[in-house]
Amino acid sequence: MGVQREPVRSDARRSRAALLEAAAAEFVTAGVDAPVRAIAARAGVGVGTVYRHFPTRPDLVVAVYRHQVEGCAAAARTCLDAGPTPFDALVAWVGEFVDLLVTKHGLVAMLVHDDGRSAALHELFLERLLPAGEGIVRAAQEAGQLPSDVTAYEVLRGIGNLCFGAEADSAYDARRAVGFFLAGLRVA
Amino acid sequence: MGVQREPVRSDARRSRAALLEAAAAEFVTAGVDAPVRAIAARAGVGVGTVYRHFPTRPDLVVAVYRHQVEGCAAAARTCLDAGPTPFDALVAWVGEFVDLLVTKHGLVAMLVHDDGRSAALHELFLERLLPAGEGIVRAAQEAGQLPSDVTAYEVLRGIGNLCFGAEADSAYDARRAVGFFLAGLRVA
Amino acid sequence: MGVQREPVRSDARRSRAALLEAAAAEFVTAGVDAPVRAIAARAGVGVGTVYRHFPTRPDLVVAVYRHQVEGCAAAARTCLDAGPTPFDALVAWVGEFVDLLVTKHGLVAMLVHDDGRSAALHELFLERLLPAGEGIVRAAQEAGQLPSDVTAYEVLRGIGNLCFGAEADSAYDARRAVGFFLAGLRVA
Amino acid sequence: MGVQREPVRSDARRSRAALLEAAAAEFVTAGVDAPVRAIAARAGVGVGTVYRHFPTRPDLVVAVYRHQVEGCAAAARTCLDAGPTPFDALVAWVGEFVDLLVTKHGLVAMLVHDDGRSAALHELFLERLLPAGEGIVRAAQEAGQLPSDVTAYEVLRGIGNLCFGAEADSAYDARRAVGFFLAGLRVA
DNA sequence: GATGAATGAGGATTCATTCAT
DNA sequence: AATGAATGAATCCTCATTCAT
Repeated sequence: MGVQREPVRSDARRSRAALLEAAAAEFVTAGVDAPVRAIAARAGVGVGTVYRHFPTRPDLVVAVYRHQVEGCAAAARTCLDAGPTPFDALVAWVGEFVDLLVTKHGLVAMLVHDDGRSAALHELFLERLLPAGEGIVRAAQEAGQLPSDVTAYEVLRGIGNLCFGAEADSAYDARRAVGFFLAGLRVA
Repeated sequence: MGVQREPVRSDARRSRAALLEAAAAEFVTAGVDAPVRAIAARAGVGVGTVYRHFPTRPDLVVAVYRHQVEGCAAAARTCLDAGPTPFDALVAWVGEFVDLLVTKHGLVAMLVHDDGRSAALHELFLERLLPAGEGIVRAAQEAGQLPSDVTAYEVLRGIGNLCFGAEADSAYDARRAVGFFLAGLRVA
Repeated sequence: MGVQREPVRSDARRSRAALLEAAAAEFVTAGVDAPVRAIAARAGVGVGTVYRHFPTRPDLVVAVYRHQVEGCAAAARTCLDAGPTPFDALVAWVGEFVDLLVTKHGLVAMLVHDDGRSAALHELFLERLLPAGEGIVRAAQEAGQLPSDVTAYEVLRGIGNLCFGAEADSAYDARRAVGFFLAGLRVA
Repeated sequence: MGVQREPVRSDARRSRAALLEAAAAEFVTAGVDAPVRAIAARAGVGVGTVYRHFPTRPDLVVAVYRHQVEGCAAAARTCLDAGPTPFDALVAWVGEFVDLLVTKHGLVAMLVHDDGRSAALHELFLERLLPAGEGIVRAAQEAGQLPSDVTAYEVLRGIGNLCFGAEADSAYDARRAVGFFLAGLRVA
């Protein structure tokens, strides 16, 4: 429950950092279901250490991505302040959101909650990114730039979906697709 | 390679039909990665029979969905003839395409070719649906209703992506999202 | 549920026989909790084969010992017919029972039902040996050679307990101990 | 080897006491094979502390039960003095012995020396309880109440065996069984 | 002395795939 | 052609024990 605490002992801190880095790398290669052994080996620790730090796989996945997710959520404020209009802010922030999703392979799984494994990730999404998106979406709606019945959830979900498998396919440009999607959402 | 032939012996024909039905049912329940054993059991045959008819999993997946895919591809012609404008035809045909994707759990894997397993499915997509989509997209471009630099591939891919995990999430309406996407694509 | 069926295919029959023998041998050496791997290796089969034939460990344990247990249960009739008095029959049959327990290392677990693992063994005991014992005990009670309030269960349980770890300890003679126990039970 | 000394530093004394209490509690719940971690956690100390105080598990088990064992051994003298006859003393003392075994889950392992883990416990038995039993048995033999060839070891071992798993099984009364055993030992 | 992080051996179990029957 | 037994790699997870802090 709540944010993972930074360990106090130096060896534990080192292990944890190595694990996060190794897991992030493995996730890119093999997805969030990468074998625990592979992660441990890459981090140069034993499997037991993985389990000590992250008792369940979702714990690890969440920890790996929390930083980036927090950063993205924080950017929403900046975008709102900077953009000439709320819709511009939305476009700018969605750019960050898309960057997050296409570079961090596996993060998109966060959005679809179909299997039980991604539940924790989904929760992270709901708790952090959704509120950020809601702020911008609401502003755009109040400015009359988005339909009033559109929810932040469906906007972010749609964008997230458009990012699936974007890296692997050079014939598909997720950012361009998201551009169309946003254009279709815009009022007037 | 190429279309699976219908077996000549009656018992083989029966096995094949039972397998297709069983696989379709299992795919709905457990996804396209459903254990071979489960499929064989549901079909009332041995696992060896599964491998005889469908040497690889994609062979089975393709066989299961080929019929519907063919039907969807054929609908393109009808839509083009019926729709007042090519864009209307596109909208109508995309409706069929979306129906196919959201009801046949696992068919979306057809679009992403990331892991080796979906190669055959992806091929099916490239061979059947893409040409169908290209016809409509080209027509819409010639009518000035779609940007000239848009490819049928990216359109179908985007739409396909928007359908991921749609069934499982009542807060997300894939058809609505696809509507925004198409609206964003429309010229004028 | 019920008796394990003999497989029809020759390779399966061979595997099953090899497994039963190997398991029996391993049980002697390492107890009924012997690693599945060790049993498989000794039988010259893969671990998967163990699981195919005996999905759970108790299934294997029961199968290993069922034969001997059946034999012992059957001996009750013979003893009753042979013995001059019911108590003599009891003594004779208990001799067989003790032989079974001290030679088949791990079979004593049959009596205690503390952990879930021995449930199946305990059931085997209740279904086969207990009825056999009850026949003799009842006869002895009717002949006035045993207290009327004694149950076959407590008699067999006591005897079984006395057999714990008998092999390993040369300073302790289970048969002698059982002799004292029976002597203490005898009336007059 | 030999008796564990009481530590001098106050914190060490506190740790040791907490560990003994925690271990006793865990042993009741989970048996003498309770995870070291669980014991340490209950005592509110680190696992390292467990190993410092009790290098091996038997060391801990012995320490936990030494008190009760000493008490039981001491009772032999009292019983001998009190009982009308040596056999009465034996019966009385065995009552204490049985109480010890059935209430202290896992202490029965003291009697069987099959695996290496219980070596220390077995030694405790040989050093403390066996001499106590020998005193009474010898007295009973001299009074002609026990066969002269019976050893205290086999008497205590038999009784100990009869106590296995007594708590868990309401259909089996260890004390009653021990009563039969003693009755069978009695001469005349 | 105390701590608890790290280790890694050990054991269980599943399932895709091959191949004897 | 059909069967399903056999295989064993792959993966998970636990826990006793050591050792750096």
